[in-house]
Formats: sequence, C-alpha cells, structure tokens
Amino acid sequence: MNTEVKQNAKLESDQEFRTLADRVCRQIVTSIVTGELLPGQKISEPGLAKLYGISRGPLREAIRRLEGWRLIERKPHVGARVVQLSARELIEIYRVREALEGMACRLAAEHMTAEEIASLKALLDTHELSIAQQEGRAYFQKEGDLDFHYRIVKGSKNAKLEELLGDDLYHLVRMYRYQFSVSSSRPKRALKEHRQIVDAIEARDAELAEMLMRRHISAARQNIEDKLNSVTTPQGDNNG
Amino acid sequence: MNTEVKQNAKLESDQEFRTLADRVCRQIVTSIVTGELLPGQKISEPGLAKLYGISRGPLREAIRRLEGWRLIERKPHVGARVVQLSARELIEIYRVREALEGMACRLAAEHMTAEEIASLKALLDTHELSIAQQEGRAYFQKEGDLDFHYRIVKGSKNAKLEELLGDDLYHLVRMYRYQFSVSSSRPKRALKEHRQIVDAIEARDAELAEMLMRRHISAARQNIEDKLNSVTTPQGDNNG
DNA sequence: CAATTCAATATTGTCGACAATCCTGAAGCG
DNA sequence: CGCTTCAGGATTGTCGACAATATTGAATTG
Repeated sequence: MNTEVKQNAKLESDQEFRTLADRVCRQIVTSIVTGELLPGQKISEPGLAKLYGISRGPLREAIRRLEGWRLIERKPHVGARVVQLSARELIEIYRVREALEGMACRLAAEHMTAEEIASLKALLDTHELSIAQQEGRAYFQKEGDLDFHYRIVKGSKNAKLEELLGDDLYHLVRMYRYQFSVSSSRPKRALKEHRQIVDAIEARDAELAEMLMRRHISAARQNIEDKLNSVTTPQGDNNG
Repeated sequence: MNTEVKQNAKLESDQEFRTLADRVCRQIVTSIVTGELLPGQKISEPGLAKLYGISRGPLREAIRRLEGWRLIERKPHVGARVVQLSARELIEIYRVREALEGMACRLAAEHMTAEEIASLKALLDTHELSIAQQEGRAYFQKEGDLDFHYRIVKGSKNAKLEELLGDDLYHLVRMYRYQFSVSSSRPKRALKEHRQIVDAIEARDAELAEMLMRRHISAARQNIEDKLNSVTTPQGDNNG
C-alpha cells in the first residue's frame, strides 16, 4: 500500500536528473519502451503522480517534454496517451531512417576514427558469435542491432543527427519492436550487410557506405511491409 | 479589476490552442523566430509570466515542450535559454536537411498530385516575378524559399518527415536567417534549381528529384560555409 | 589590493487547492 | 425501444505559496 519508488533516486544525481520532472521523464520513457505503458494507453495524471510519489506539476512538465519528443500525444482537456504507431507511420519512420542513417553512414565514413571502426568490427564479431550460438533465433539482436546503428550515428560526429535519431526515432523503433517482437528474422543476412557497411567505412568510401546503409534499412522496411501485408490480408491462413 | 485576456480565445478555439500553455508555446516560438528573444538569451520565468499575464505553471509546460523541440535549452536550477547555434551546428542542420529533404523530394515525385505540382509551378512563377521586380535583392525570398521547400515536404505525404522538418528544423533555420540576414544571395540560380526539381517531380523521376534536391541544399550549405570561413578567417581585411 | 567566504536575494522546483472542462450514466421524452 | 438531456463525478487546467538551489555583492583576511 506504500510507495517505494525512490530506489535509484541518487545513482545519477549529478547529471541532469536532479529535478523530479527529468527523472520521471526518463522513467516514463523506459515504461513506454519496455511495454509497461502500452501504445494508445491513457496516461492518468493522478494515477501516475501517485505511482511515482510526486505532485502533478513535475509530471505534467515531463509529459510536455515527451510530447515534444512525440512519444506522447495530448488532447486539450481530454488527456495524454502513449503514441500508437499505425502500420503507415512505422513505414514512414523507416523512410526517415533510410535518409538520416544513410547520411550518418556517409559522414561516419569520413569522420570515424580507426579505433571506433575497430571497436565496431569487434561488436560484429560478438554478434556473429551470438547468432551462431542461438542458431538464428537472434533474440538479443533487438538491442544489438540498434547498438550497431547508433554507433555509426555517433561516428558521424553530427550532434543533430544524433539527437533526431536517438531521441525521436529509436525510442519509437524500440517500442515497436518490443510490442510486435519483430526481430530482423534474417540475422545472418543482416550481419552480412553490417559487415559490408563497416568495410565501406573502413575504406573511407562515403558514397558506397551511404548506399549500403540505405539498402540495408530499405530491406528492413520491405520486410516489415511484407509482414504487415500478410497480416492485414490473410489470404490463405495465419500461422501456417 | 476583471481579467480580459480572452480576446482571441475563441478565434482558433477548435484547434489546439485552447490551453494557455499551447498558446504561450506558440507565442514563444514566434518571439524566437522573429528575434524578439535573441539566441542565448535567458528566459526569465517570472518575467515572461508577467509579460504574458499568466502563471508560471503553464509557462513552464510550454518551456518543457520547446525543450523537446530543441528551441530552448535548460539547466536544472539555473534556467532556460534560447538555443544558440554555432557555425558547426548550422552546418549540421544543413546536412540533416540534405538527407531529409532529399528523401522528401523522392517521395514527392511519387505521391504529389497533379494539382499540387501545378500549384508549385505557380509559386515559382510568383518568385520569378518578385525577383525580376527586386532585381536580385530578393528580400521576400527568405520565407518564399522555405515555402517552396515545405510544399515539397508536404507533397511527400510522409507525416514523420513533416514533423521533423517543420517542428525541429525549419524554426531553427528561420531563426538563423533572421539573425544573420542570410538570404540565398543567389536567387536566380536558386530559382533555376527549384524549377529543375519541379520538372523532375513532374516527370515522376524520383531518383533525379532526390539528387537535385540534395545538390540544391548542399550548395546552400557550401555557400554558408564559405561565408562563415571568410568571416572567421579575415585574411586580407574587413569591409574592403 | 586580490582572493575567499558567506549571507542576502532572486530564481527555480515543488506542492496542494480551486476552477473549467469533459465523460458517464440515468432519467425523461418521442 | 431508442434518442436526447442533464446532473454527478472525475480529470485536466491554472494559480499562488512555500522550499531548495544558485547567483550576487559585500565584508573579511592574507
């Protein structure tokens, strides 16, 4: 009956989590990404405020920022809800990713350091091992894949790209993956493409790096489109 | 003794301006874009609250959302400031625009209706007229240029692209242009490029449309880079 | 006279209460 | 029986006050 939610209240205090709104903002993001807050679910201000043990003021500020990040939608005098991605919107996000990460990859080929490239290769070795062990199940792949992509984004040395992808898009992609359990379903092929991309970056071939990344994401989009179509148009049978 | 702040409370009531935070949010954006609030300027909560005649609560919510849109930066217990774009960040934004608007142009070539294309051509006719009249001064060009670009973004029929460019980037570009009075300085050439782009869209040549748009924005970025370099490295002399 | 300490002040962060609006469900009417 | 109307309750929007923190300027000391 009592609230005990201040476990990690002091762990990261010297960063910018010193205000309740910031901390709660982070917590809500986690809740959304991990599925504690389902897409489309209503966000009750009194409810969440009591859950987190804070007043409605900071909570509303957190909601407002999440609104700016487009993880939450709000209607005046009605309430806030977790965003619900339609199939169309998910496809749209992948088109944006294709453009943004293609550019990121081009810039990464120009600006990544040799150490970063080496580290990236090591990461892919880890992935390969994991795939071999799990024989294609590739469960960890979910986070591992985004890890790869995020490293390239960071390698672009473009803070704006990092903001846009990190704050606005990857959260949504994570949310969606968690919700639909959409792992790449083709981990071996994806890994191969990842290696090609790193090779292009290492060769400092910006043009090729961008093209490969765009193809890679475009293929993922196509994959999702096919799946969605086979669901929304279950001609033969489901789960066949 | 009575409050009379509900002058335009009903003008746009059916949109989402019905709450004070939303309205003030819009007002602050305008103030930032038009230069009433200078980049880097501190945002005093008591000051702005009194100026707008509201309490600090809704104002803080508006600030939080603007923080999500990255028009305002905030440090805990210190205060909020209007973002200040460094030269580097401005260049970064143009790289993002190149990627995003390139994709938008590709999609526009596929999805724009004949009416939209015709309207776009008419807009360029207007621009041409205006340029001829003003003989290259092209003062209006500032907004007219963004108008052209935004129409293409809308023509992509991709809501995510529209959000990202409209909320996150164009405000910053406007702010910067207002601040530095950077008009394209090559209106005739820009207009020519605009016409090429529309031609490609009309021909439904998505590939070409994307390439032309990317070149167009890349040239603008190069133009800015040159100007910035000639300022930060005044080898010979300033002002002749 | 410069650097440091510290108290006064102003600003930010948080809270609880009140007002405005919306949602629910039951009563009344055609 | 179905539709409209209209209270009751609940939720959101707004406000003023208090607590916590940072900035300041002056006094003190080497």
